Amino acid sequence: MNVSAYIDLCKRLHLAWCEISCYWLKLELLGEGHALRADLDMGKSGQPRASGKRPSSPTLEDVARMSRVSTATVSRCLNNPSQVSEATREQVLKAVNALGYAPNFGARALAAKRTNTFGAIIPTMDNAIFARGLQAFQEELGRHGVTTLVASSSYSPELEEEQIRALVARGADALLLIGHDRTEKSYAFLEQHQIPYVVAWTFNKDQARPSIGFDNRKAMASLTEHVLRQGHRRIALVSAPKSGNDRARERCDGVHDAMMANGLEPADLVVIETPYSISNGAKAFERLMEQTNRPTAVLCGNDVLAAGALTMANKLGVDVPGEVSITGFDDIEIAEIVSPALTTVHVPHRNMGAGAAKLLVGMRNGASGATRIELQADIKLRASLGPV
Amino acid sequence: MNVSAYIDLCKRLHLAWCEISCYWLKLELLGEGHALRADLDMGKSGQPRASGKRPSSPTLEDVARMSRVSTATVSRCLNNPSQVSEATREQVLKAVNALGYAPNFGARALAAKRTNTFGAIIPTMDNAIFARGLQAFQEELGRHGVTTLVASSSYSPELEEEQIRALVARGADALLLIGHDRTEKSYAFLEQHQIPYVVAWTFNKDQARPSIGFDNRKAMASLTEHVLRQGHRRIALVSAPKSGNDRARERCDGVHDAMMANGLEPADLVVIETPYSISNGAKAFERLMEQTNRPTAVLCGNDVLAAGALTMANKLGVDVPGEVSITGFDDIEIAEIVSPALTTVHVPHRNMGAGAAKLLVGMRNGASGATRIELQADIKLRASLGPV
DNA sequence: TTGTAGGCGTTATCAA
DNA sequence: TTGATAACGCCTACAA
Repeated sequence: MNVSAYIDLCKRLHLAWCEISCYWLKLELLGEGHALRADLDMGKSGQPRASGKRPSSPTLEDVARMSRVSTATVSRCLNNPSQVSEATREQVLKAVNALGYAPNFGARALAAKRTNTFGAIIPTMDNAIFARGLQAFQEELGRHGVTTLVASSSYSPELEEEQIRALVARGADALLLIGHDRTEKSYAFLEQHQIPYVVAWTFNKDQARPSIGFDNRKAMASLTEHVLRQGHRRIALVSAPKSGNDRARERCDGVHDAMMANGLEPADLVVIETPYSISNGAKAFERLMEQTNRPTAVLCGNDVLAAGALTMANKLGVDVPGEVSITGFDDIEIAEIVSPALTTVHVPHRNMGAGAAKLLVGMRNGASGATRIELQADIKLRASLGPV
Repeated sequence: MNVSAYIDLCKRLHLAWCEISCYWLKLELLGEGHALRADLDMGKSGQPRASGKRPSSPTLEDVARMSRVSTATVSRCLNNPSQVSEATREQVLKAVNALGYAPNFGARALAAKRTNTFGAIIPTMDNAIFARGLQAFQEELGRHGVTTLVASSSYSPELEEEQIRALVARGADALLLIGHDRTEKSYAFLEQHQIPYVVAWTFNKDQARPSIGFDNRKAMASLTEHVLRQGHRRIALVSAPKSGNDRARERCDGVHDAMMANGLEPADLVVIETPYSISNGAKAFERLMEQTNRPTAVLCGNDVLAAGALTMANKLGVDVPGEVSITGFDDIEIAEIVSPALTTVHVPHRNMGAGAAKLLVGMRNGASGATRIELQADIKLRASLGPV
């Protein structure tokens, strides 16, 4: 007889299913045969569950009753096994297994005020920009027995604010956030609830918050230097929308920096803002090619846009890098498989993710939150960039 | 004076911070000036919080006290606003805002036995295979006020079993699962806890479970037909590991089907099993090219493997499709941006995701779980497949 | 329309 | 080493 059969039987008898099944399973475990005894132990929860909507999961109490110990002992078995005698522990674990018991997370969080769950809010899951970093983040947290909850904000500060509330309400002990741009309310909320957080994917010496990342502006300036060194003078930038995205702004500033340093007029830079996606990158490139004074180099805010641009170039028969050079940013896998391969900025995805995890774990354990870590991003020169 | 200053003050006074700040903010709200009054309403929870580790978040009770109503009324305000008078509601919402109150999810779940959270366990987040489908799933659920929790199992049934337990413990009301392959215990657990679930990304008429997907075997057979029709006879398959992955097995069977239908010997099919990744695809292709009797067509279990194969072909100077044809499966974005573009199977990602969401919502609301939906997957012929 | 009170499943603090 | 028992924050009959 299997568990679902128990449940059925119990329903028919109008009994709490766990009452019966516990008892019955106990008989089996003890090798006392399979007869359903009449003298069921009808304790205080022996009555049919009040709401009785669906047979609810077994609880600590069920396990306790089945193993003839108190709920406290069962709880200890699961959380501090060392405090329980060998024999009892064995009993209890047997019951746990037999019942398929899984602790109720909500109740646990309520009582323990700690969930061992951290949250991560990334702007998008659509493309792979954050995938590798997030993966590293999760892995590192896993090593510390911490679960990761992920949400995405679609690059909207308002939506992110909601997500923050949602994750905190769900008991997130700490949060990973991307970039510094968010609503005042978001920061106030975090402060008020005393939730440790770290800002990743960017390092900005002017921001005092705990953070780990690289200097987007410097990196983009450095890439632009390479481009200018190839003789390009008419350059364009396809950027993500800059509102609510400090990384995008900084990258744009980086281009300006390099232009000024080389005696070019930043105002001459053609900038197209469009959300990160392959098709948007393609469209933007197409528009640029329709101009009378075509740029000879198109810098893209990330690899996804660049891949789109490259595809469009192929479609239009524009030779890359012969006629136009194209660069990306991020160095995700796609950068190497398009042809020609993308010149791009290699971002330390995994280090940022893992580093952020370590920072947060430290903060949760009481470390001061003043840490700011700058990582390096370096240029990957590949075939998509050539001389003018 | 801001919130954190309140907190500081309260700490110094050894008071529950919320007590003070509630009162103070209330004064502000009422326009009664900023003086801290001495006659603070020190009700039953007026004493400093026992543990006092960190100033905990405001609770329903705090809001209730601040707006001078009962907790029940506040709760109703948030959940069934219609049952509360306009005036009271306004009062309460003001307090909620002032306090930055966010309901404690655990407590809510505990009391309401319903979380409005569904879980999704996908094999991997590493590549984009499931991204679009998942996105649609989330969007559809969002429309029903349901939050999505995502976990990934790394294609391991054992890990998936853990994830299932974790999500259920976290209060997932229903689950989205990929494929039919999982441990007996997983199914038993779902049954025991009466968690509605739907199996997606595959449709198999022999499986009675609620499911939505397409026939992987038929789709792959159809693709193979196209390949054979181009005159290919020496073909190879680069597949994901088949253990624990029914989709991979079915795709392989599909190739066999088409071969038999065309008088070829399935045993002659060279199969390389390797986890989905670009680099693995590249390695597999390299191995195939080292054979004495090179295949003229390399079918790949998905687009990621195919993209890797294609990259390696370019690197090796193997002309595609001149010397070797390559095909993928899934039709994710990458398929169109590689060159030559991939011939592949277009999978109804978004329909599967949205459909699964609708099914689950229905099941949670009491619909019978017997539904099985078959969607169509169709072949996208692109440049990577040519005549032999 | 509002308030009172019991209970949800755990953990943690005391005693025993 | 164990067992009572009081929180934990919220929802929801049931009463008023």
